Amino acid sequence: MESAWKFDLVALDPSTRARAGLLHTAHGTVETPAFMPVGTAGSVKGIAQEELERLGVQILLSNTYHLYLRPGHEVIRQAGGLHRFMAWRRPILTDSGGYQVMSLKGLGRVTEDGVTFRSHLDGSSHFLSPERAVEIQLALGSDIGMILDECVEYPSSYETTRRAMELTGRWARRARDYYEQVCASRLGPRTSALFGIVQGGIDKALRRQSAEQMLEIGFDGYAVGGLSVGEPKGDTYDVTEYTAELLPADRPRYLMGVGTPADLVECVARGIDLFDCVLPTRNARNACVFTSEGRLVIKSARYASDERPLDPACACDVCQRYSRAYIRHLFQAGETLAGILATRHNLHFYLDTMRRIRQAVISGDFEDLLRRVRTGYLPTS
RNA sequence: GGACAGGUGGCUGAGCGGUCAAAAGCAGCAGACUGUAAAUCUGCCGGCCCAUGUGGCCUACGGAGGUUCGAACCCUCCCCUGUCCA
Repeated sequence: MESAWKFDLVALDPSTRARAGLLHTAHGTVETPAFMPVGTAGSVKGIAQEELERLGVQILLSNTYHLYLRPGHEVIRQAGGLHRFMAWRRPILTDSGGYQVMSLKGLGRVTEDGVTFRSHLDGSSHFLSPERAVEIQLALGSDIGMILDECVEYPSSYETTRRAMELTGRWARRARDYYEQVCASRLGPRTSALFGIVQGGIDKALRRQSAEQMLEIGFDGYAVGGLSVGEPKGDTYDVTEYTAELLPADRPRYLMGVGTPADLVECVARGIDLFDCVLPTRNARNACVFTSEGRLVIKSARYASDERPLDPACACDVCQRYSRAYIRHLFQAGETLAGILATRHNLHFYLDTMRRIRQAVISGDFEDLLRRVRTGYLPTS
């Protein structure tokens, strides 16, 4: 089937599994490895679209569940799709709502058919199935859709993990079949992609089984889900490496929900191409900023008279202009601007870290970068 | 000058005989946050001590006395604040 979708590898690191690539979509090309800021409800909290463009964000993540509930995917379809609705011209990946099955547990019930849940907004009842999740994501017009999966919390029993992994496999088949059917009924080339999600917790045998199922069904790209939900860091890296190795080299690999700046470097080294995480944006609003010297809880009294920028080694416009003392004051005073400035800085830090990682892979310096990160140095401008 | 009402920890403000070092909120301090029900949440928040505890000691509910086994809570006087009347 003809498609705007294409993934090209441009460089492979000789000593690790790191790779650099180009992800072509109907809304433009994404240089990988890439970090996707999280814009759950059609907005990256604390920062506007034009600002994201200026920071060099090439792809955003948004959320099926949240947009379905509000404003409703039909509203967005009628507005011409999510890109036009939110005035974002670059690629968008939408999560399916699988994560909400876990994070909003207690509001939902998982059955073979799908998820019956009550809205966290008004308590109304809804049903999300693998087919429905695809349908909604097509209505949103996302460039990359995710299959509906069941993401289990950590720790979970082997049985729970296995059952969720197997259910995810059956849902993956249904999502894929439905997606194919809808795309075939449409005129013109396919403008979107659909990714499968490997589950299985930290059990390698389950991960292998899940990966094999996904490969057999066949997707445009593959995600590793259900990590960074509380398991030990060593397991996160270990399972990421193990799972990434099972996935085809010519397809993008997306590690869902990860992670810290160090996680990005460590997981690129294990073969990951795409990341998303709420840390830079959520932590920013909670007065935690990422810097080349580590995390700072900037509202702390120790910065009350600190005239240095958040990160003296950072080139972002916040660091060119504002002091730690001022930003700490903004947090103390409850000023809206506090979170806005911290968000801008954190996203710059993440984007810049990613650019440096990619550059290092291309220039052959990635192993050196990895070594420096492991000894406490984080790349900045 | 008179009549009421009231003075509680940095602030607001509960408590009105023991279970009160004193609710709650705010402020302050420290921290957490990994496909966002999050600009949210958690802990600490008089002092000192052994720092193990349903721990010990000290200081504290405007001031001074008193009643009582026991007072932030009851009584007396004083000081101060607010409202109203002259």
